[in-house]
Amino acid sequence: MSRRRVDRPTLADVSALAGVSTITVSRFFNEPHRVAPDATARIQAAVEQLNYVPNLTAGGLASARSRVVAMVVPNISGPIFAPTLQALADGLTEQGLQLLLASSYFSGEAEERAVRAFLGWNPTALVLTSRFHTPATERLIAAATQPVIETWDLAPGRAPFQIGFSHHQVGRDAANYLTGRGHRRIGFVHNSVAGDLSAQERFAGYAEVMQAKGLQAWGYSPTEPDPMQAGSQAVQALTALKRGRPQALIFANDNLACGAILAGQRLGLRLPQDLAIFGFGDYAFADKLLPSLSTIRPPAQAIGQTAAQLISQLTRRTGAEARRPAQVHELDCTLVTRESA
Amino acid sequence: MSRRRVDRPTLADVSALAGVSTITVSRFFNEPHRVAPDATARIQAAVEQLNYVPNLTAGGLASARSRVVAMVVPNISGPIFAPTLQALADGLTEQGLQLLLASSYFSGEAEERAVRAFLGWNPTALVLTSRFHTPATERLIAAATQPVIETWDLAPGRAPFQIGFSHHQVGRDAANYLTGRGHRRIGFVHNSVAGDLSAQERFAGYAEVMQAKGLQAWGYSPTEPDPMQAGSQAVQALTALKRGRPQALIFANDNLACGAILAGQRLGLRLPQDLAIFGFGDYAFADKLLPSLSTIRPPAQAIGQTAAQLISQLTRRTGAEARRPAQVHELDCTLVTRESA
DNA sequence: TTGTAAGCGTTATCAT
DNA sequence: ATGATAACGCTTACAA
Repeated sequence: MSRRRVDRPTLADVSALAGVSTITVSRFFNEPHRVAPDATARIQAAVEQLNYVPNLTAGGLASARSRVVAMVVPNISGPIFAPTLQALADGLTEQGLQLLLASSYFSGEAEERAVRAFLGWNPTALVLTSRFHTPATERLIAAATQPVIETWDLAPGRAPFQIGFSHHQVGRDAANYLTGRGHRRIGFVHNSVAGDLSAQERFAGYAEVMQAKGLQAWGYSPTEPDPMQAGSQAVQALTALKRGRPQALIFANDNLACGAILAGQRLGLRLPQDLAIFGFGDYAFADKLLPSLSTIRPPAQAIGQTAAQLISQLTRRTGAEARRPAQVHELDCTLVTRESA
Repeated sequence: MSRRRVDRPTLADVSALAGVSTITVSRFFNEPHRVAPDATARIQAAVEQLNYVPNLTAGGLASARSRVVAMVVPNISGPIFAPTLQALADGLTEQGLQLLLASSYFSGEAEERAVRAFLGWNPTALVLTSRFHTPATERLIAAATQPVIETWDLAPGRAPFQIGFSHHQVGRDAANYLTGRGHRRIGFVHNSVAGDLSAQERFAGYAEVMQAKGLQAWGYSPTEPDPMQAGSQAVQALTALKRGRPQALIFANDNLACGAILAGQRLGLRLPQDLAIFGFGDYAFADKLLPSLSTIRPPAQAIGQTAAQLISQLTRRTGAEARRPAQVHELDCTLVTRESA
């Protein structure tokens, strides 16, 4: 006597109709090659007739692993992580995996809540977007039996898998590019949002190159909270300088750089002759500004793709093919030269 | 003797440590008010000591409903659906629900696969982003026991819940705005991507207003496949007209309008004096263009919020409070007036 | 307020 | 290649 099952057909219904046992139907879905052709045909017919959909909850419980990958991103709708998400989701779909998603808004507590909930699903893998976690989160992922993948920021020393790029190198590339164009007085405009640790790494890379070339490295920190306003503020303040007026500015991100370009238009500056402007991120508007924005594009999509591939390797580690996948995947950024620098 | 459970603690472990039965621990999580204070305290201690995370797979199987909401969007990374996703995810998080996500790329088959897989999770609700489905998908959602919510496009006749806005009204608003600014020769530039049915509804709304005012409605269909190129093409072709040169153009979306503005710059047109440009979508770059783009902003975020609220109502339909929620939620768009029109 | 017993629908194990 | 059986970890139903 059934208790509360909804009217959806079960494996038992299919097996009865097909004249086989339930386990054979289960194999039909999970190891089709192990089912005889005639049984396959009968099962297929039964599945279609009943419009059967396997109960993944039950399967997940019985097999102790679910067909989902859980990911925590700081935000879904920003220009940064969306391509990663998209690529990951698409790569997972090909493998018959689903994506479980939560956003943390850069809050360690929110991330912890999400990770805790996600672990309850026994995910195939857990993908995070940072290497900075609360102590409780660290404990959770250390105790997790499923692979944990940290993305974007690289931290080679850590236990989880790493997929990302070097922010330090981004800073170096920007500085090398601008010095290569003949600029000497090059400044760095920080994000007004404190705690953007990756931006500080970019600054360090920039500073290293400047120093190596005997040039002075310096940073300007806007006070305006809004990024566009902050970029605008930086341009106004720095072009008003009597001495040491910069020839080029590297901005912590494209939002700041965009504010700078709009301010430049308003001030009647000729960009890049009067001031070269360089960003980071290659947001969607970068090629639509006037002048269009030179910037560095992080491998957002590649990160998602690589994560999907890694998960694929990790899941089908069968027999001889169980080559241990790389622990750290460093991907390259792209320097995009446009009009502003 | 355990079979293959991983080493994660179970309800039984917690209950043993707390000196209560498993069902009491279950109630501690699901109906805390029904557990006595001293038992609560002991359970809480045990949970923390063991770092217990409830197995949602098992819970989902036992209760025949999981704590996830599944959503299918055409794409995750575009400027359109991301805010909806974000708002939905945030609203669900507050309710202790997780978001399961797939993208369909506007393909009915992909949507069908996603819906099929999702139903296997017994989701609390299923959120779709269109009202056009394959016949098989229609059958699946008709047979589904969980609420199905269709978003963005409104289709009042249909069975599922509807949350969206009227594209027809968007077309009307755009036309009314431009005629109100004194324009008479107003054209509509179509999307070069065929099958954008909602854009055709916007056109119909525009045409209706034009007709009512005794003005001529007409559409231009670019051949360039890339939206930005298509917008550019439209401006070039239409400003070259000897007679009937338009005073204003309504574009099927902001990408087209953006291409138009960039073309206008290149052609040396004074915008909006020589040509007023109006878009749809209010993409992130709309206020960064020169001139900034006047457009209509769809209630993307509100759609996600409303969906989360609706799901909340649907889940806690307990006793007297079981007010039947509205079947159709029509939300308002915002007309954003900037420089281009 | 708490507990006992019986499943939920699937898959792992072992056997044939 | 196929099947019988026993879990998987939790919640519903019912009882106390």
